[in-house]
Amino acid sequence: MPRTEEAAAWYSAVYSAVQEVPYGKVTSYGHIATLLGYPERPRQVGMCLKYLPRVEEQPDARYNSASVPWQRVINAKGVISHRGVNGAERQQAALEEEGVEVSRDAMGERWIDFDVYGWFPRYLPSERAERETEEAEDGEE
DNA sequence: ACAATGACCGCGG
DNA sequence: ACCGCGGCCATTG
Repeated sequence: MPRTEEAAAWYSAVYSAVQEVPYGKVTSYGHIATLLGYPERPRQVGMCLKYLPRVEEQPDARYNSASVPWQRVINAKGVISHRGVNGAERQQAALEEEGVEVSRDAMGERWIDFDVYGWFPRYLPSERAERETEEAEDGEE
């Protein structure tokens, strides 16, 4: 459990943001951090997920491995980060369960082919404005 | 109390 | 294209 109020608030913010990643879609730690207004904290996003309680241990917790789709968060390179024993392997299984295709590269890394802004339909206000402008321009041509 | 350690990332060289 | 480095901060040793 987080020690300070601030930390607790951060954990909740991260968990609730991750809950918005749609089924079958994938996003990155950095994108979650950016959405929350702290683009320099992707690492802390990973930390929150690391400490996400498992549903077996805390079935009634607001945030646990069943209510928060932790498996939909990967790193900015598009690769499932390794951790612990079989961590990446379990994440791959969870993703494949929902139809996400996971490949292996020459180094054995588990990567997912995703389009940086195609996977998660939520943007920072500034990004949203840019996209809408671009789309409007495309429409005029 | 202090130092090391991460489910990370973008920028330079 | 491939490191290395600094920023980040709760947790752990």
